[in-house]
Amino acid sequence: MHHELLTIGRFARLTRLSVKQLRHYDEIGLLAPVRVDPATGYRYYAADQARDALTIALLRDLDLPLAVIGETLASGAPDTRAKILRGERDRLAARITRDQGRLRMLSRVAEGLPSYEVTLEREHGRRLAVVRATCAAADVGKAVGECAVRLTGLLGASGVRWQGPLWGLYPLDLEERVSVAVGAEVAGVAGVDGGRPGDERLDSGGLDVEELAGGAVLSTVHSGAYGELPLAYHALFTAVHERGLTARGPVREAYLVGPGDDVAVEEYRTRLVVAVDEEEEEAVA
Amino acid sequence: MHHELLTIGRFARLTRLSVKQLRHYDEIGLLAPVRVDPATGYRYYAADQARDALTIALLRDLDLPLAVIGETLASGAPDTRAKILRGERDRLAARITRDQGRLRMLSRVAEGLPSYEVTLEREHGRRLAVVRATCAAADVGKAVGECAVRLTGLLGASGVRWQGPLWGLYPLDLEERVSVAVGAEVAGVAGVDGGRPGDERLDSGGLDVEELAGGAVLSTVHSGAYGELPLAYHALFTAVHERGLTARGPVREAYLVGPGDDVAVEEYRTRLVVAVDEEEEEAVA
DNA sequence: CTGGACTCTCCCCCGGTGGGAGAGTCCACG
DNA sequence: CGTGGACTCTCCCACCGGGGGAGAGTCCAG
Repeated sequence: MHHELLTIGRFARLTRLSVKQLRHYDEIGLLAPVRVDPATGYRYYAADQARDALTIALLRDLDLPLAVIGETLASGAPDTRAKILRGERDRLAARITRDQGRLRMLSRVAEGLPSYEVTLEREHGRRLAVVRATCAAADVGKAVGECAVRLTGLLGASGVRWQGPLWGLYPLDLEERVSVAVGAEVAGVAGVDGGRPGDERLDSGGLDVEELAGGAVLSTVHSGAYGELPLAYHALFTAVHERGLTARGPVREAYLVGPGDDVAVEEYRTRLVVAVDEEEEEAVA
Repeated sequence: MHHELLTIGRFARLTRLSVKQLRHYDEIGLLAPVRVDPATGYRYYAADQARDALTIALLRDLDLPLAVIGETLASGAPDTRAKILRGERDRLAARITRDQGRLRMLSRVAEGLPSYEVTLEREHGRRLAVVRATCAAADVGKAVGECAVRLTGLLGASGVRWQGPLWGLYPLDLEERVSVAVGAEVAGVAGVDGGRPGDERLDSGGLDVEELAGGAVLSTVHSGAYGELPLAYHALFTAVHERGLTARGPVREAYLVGPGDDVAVEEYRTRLVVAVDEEEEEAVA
């Protein structure tokens, strides 16, 4: 067993890692040399450590964090290892999905902004029958879709008539957890009229009533996939501040043309509406 | 023009940026408040700065570096801005491509490694007619493809016969710039026999001759896309070090089944070969 | 005038690596 | 047995885009 030990430089060349990297891996306990001269601090590696070093290099190429690489190396069981790697694979897949969304938006921004036309209008009050949900910020799309399905199902089952497009309601301040609502405009709901709006619950269960006050709003229409909605919101809120207004939540989205209409995503049309206060120059309450 | 100024906290809420971010953007000169109280250091923002702040937030969501965002904000010309954004779009697209490759490899690693069988063999010497190219490490695939086309074209035009699969030759030490070569085994080339190998140039131009010495080699066969070749190399070099051998460049790839064979990528088969020295335990020169 | 909310600066932290300073070590050759 | 050059050591700083927190100062409504 008198295998000759390698200095850090030779080991680095063998494994295509930099000396800096090897020292770092030693420091964090990922790959310690078999021997460290106590007098000089020189690190000496054994040839069979090249296996782990090459594995580290491979997994780093796949962009795995060093901590995760350490876990996979430490866990001898292949199924534990596979579980960790599957987790990282899913994480990477999620990042790719996010990046693809970003790419679409970036392309759209690069090729001349769609130049949203934001208009100041007077919106009349609406009474909505809504379904609510709370979800993480990343899952809003999914949650809204499910709410829409539940809403139309409940409305259909209870025989309530509604008019116009479906609406989505979103809080002005996005926290970690987002409370979203999907609603449909109803003229009057049995057992609800005259009650305190916002907390009423229809007989069919799961349906609330939300009263949207009328008044001045800024509004714009977005064409295309929902992933590019931030562009429209950017235009909308830019307009809010440029006109010296103040936004009042919740923000409303009217799904003029959407998934229920059986058209291509590019044909979707969504109207964004935000109520605004015309604050005069005087102090605000 | 007596628009009221906003404290950093109010401005942060308006723009959905954190106070920390706003201070950072001030520090790096990306978004300076219109007024900083010289006595207290308090930052005061104007309402119309929300436009830039929202743009910053939007572009940060798209993962643009702050420096790039600063450039786009500073450059008033729309075409300059579009050029910058197109550059970032391309950068993002390239990252997605890289990540997709990583995802494929990671999936493959997670679902049980293909467990490459690495064998120690004796390879006989070969004389190759080669075409060379130098390229960046990221463009190796493209360069090799072009070399292969040029090689077969030149060989066909000069009537030289070759046998067996095409070979790729790669340096053992990957630098920034990689010098690659693609070759085909020729029994004897007119005007070349007996000459000093390695520097001879065939009449047809662009063709060199490379003499591969025979001897002990480690070799394994990779099935699938070239993007997953690193897995095979990992197995190959792991075996080199585990058996106490030393690799001698250049590394050779034999394209047993490849793009020329008109089959699906999954059917590609590539044999990786690296010459090894059996170094005894004695000192090395 | 006071208390609570707000803001200031300054420092440390994350991940993974590169660069460099200054000092110490190793080894082959003379 | 020197010596010189290559190698290695430890420390510190930098990147990027922030987050967390300490300790001190400020603002404003009641």
